[in-house]
Amino acid sequence: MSLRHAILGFLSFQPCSGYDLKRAFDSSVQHFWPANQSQIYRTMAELDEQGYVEKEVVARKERLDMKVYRITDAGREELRRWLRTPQPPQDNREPLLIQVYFGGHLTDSELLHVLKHTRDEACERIRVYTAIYETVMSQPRSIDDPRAVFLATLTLEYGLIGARALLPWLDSAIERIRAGDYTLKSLSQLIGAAS
Amino acid sequence: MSLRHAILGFLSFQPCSGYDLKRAFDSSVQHFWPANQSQIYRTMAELDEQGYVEKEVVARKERLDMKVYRITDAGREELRRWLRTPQPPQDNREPLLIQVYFGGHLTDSELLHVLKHTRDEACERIRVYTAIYETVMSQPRSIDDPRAVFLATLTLEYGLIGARALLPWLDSAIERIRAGDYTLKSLSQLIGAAS
DNA sequence: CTGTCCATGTAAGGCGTTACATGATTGT
DNA sequence: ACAATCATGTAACGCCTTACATGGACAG
Repeated sequence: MSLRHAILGFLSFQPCSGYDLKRAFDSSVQHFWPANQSQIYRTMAELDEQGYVEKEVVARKERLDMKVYRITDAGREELRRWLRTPQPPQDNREPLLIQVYFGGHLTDSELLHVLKHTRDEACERIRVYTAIYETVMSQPRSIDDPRAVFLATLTLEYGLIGARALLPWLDSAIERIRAGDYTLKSLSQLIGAAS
Repeated sequence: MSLRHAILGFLSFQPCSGYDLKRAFDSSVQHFWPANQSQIYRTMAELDEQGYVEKEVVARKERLDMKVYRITDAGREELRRWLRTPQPPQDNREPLLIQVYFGGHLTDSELLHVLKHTRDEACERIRVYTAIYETVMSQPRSIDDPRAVFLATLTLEYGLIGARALLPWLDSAIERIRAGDYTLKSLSQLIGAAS
């Protein structure tokens, strides 16, 4: 149930409409918690019912009404409670690993095709994250709380490191399949290759 | 829709009952594709309707009937088709990163508590994966196809490398929060720390 | 006699996705 | 004239989880 709390998080910065929130998600946490518009509107209605947010309808002449949501004291408390509670590790499903696990049914070239495709995607992600990282670092940032900026940047670092960790694994797998070398690596070799 | 194909994958090794499949999942791919029993029974019924598997009811005197599913030629074809198709990258949601991103609301010690908890879990996962890896390596394995064994082991390597990649990130985050050092790392520092 | 293993399922709910629907304003 | 931006939602479906229900055999 992190979506509720991500929404409360954004509202803790400033009151937002559903539309504003959607943009906030897309421009910041979408890499580790994508949210779509229907979901946001539904969840905000729930948060409203539960008293974690307040709705204010802003009538705008000649336009549709806009609903601005504001976090309540109860909402702030709930947010803080959740933020400091370690979350149970959630299993991330990896279709690629299913493909590798049952890859005995594929030829070398079919397998290599899948692995190379994954490698290209990892490189692309690294490129994107690197570009964002450079943009963040080149900004002045005199107004903002440096601790909050640091924490936001940590999530970017996570994405970068995660994508980079994939490469040695992919490269070693590709190499070994190409060479037809199906011997298992010793643990020390594995760790050496990973670091 | 990888569950369907994981099931077809197991059935490509040998015919199974729903119960057998559940155990197969739990003892092999559960790290990257957990499946629960209800889901398995429902999906097998679908695969049966679609002609990818065949059902054989085995009557057992004095016991409940057992339904053994066998993959069909159409099922094998569908499995191979899917296995060689690169899957769209699916976004893995990370509650921890939501907690870090909005961690400005927490005190240092609250944040550190969450991060240390995550670190403990990562260490535990490394221990578990390492133990499995050692077991696999110490087994004789004369009968099995070495290529298939190699591929299955690759998925273990993935888990190990992934969990290990977390540690430097966590350690550096913990260190910096402790030191109150909110300066952003340069890209070269980041990459140096990750490798 | 209690629990675990074998073996089957149903029911309900939660979270997420995709598609559809409306409607004014602003930019190309 | 057409698309994009601003702004709201509904409907339906898909996948996964949790809990419930049944029932014999066998071990401690």
